[in-house]
Amino acid sequence: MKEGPVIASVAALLGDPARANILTTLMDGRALTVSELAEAAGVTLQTASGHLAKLDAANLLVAEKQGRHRYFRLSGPDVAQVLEALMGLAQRTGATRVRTGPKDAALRSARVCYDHLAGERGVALLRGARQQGLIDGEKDLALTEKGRAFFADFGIDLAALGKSRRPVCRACLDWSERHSHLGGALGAAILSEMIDKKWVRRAAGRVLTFTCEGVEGFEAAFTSIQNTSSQAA
Amino acid sequence: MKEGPVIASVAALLGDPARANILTTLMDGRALTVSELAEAAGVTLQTASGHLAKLDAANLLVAEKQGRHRYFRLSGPDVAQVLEALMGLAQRTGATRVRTGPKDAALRSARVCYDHLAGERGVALLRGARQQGLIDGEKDLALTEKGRAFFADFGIDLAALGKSRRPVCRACLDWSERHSHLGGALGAAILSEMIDKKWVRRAAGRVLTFTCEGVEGFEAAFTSIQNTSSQAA
DNA sequence: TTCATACTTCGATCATAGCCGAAGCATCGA
DNA sequence: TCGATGCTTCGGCTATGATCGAAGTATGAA
Repeated sequence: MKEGPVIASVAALLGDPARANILTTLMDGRALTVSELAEAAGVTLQTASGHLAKLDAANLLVAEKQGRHRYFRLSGPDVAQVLEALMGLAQRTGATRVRTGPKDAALRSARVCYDHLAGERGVALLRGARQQGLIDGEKDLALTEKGRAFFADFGIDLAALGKSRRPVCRACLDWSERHSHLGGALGAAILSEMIDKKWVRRAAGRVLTFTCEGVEGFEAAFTSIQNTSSQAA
Repeated sequence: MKEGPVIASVAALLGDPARANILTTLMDGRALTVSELAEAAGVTLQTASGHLAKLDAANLLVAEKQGRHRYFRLSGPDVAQVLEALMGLAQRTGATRVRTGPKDAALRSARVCYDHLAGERGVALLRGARQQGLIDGEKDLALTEKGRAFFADFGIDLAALGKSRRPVCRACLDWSERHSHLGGALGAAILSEMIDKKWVRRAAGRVLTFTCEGVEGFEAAFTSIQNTSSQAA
């Protein structure tokens, strides 16, 4: 932190792969524990702890102690905004790898974003849920009455979701698509339920593969625009 | 450049003090030689050469050879935008030095952001243009019919702007103010016209100084709320 | 109290990359 | 052709900092 321009110290913090992983993991606004972030970044607990201390000291993150856990989240939307701008720049300047292998295509189609569905399918889910009036709001999402009924039918214990500290609905910006998908406790519960229903399987890494009936069920439930009731009954 | 998120490689480039110095020096949109940038960054020629090669390889800069000189400039306005966003974040999180010198005050008042007006004046311009109904929209800005007439009167060739690939209007977040100012092709054309009109002079670095008539003209044109026509005729 | 979990701190290792001196190209002017 | 200027490349030095094992601290559970 010599006399150089102020941006260098901040940018250097974002420039380490482990820290960048941590920050992008937190981009949906949730608060995660040190261990969860260590796993997400692919480093050991003590390494992550060091990184988090630095990010905290720089006020990019805020910590919240709860029992023996320490939850970290981004200190504000401006942090996420800078990260997003950097992603855009990285894409425009071609820092993204050229060869778009089959794995990348699979990743774009459907993947896990921490614990909920992301990628094309994730974006489609939220768009469909909005069109059917299950979820309301642009940035701050909320379940409608109709949505409560629908997801209860779908097999989700809404009462349990309400009890956790975690927000039920959360808009999470998708890096491959340019729209939001559904995060939060509900997003996690939906993915979990979809796995139980054998609609989708976790493949290597973050990739998710839909089964045949999974595609059918998913499209009937979420991406059908015409009839907005009478599903999943 | 391991498998980490794409932002890390870009951010790491911005994270070195010498490179950050180079980039912020180029933020006014000019093209400078290797030696000039080496001096600005406070490193030797060969060190600067290495940094510039990296920035060039990452497409953050573009090089232009002219005789035995090599001129570098930012590869686009989006680079400047990211740098501004980083400055804002650095300031908000307290990475900025405490002492706010007189030069900083001048910078806050009016400066060049890549090729358009930024600082208090820049924010005032966009705010005024919005209030007068010259420009519409919150995030995605657009010229209104009234705006077209106004800026044509002001001396700007709107047809020429439309021809370039660059967006005509662009909201660009200001790091010193907390509001947007006007970027894009129109923003650049306005600044250029204001310099032609001798409303404003480029001082050292990115600082812009308004002349007396410049202040008058500017306030009459943009920051007057009451009468929304009959300017710049 | 005792153990387990979650996290932090310490210490040592190691790789990366910034830095500059020296030498090598390339272009310009004479 | 020759030297001067602008820039690049090479090689070696050095500092920084990322990493993890091991040990230490705090909280919760039994």
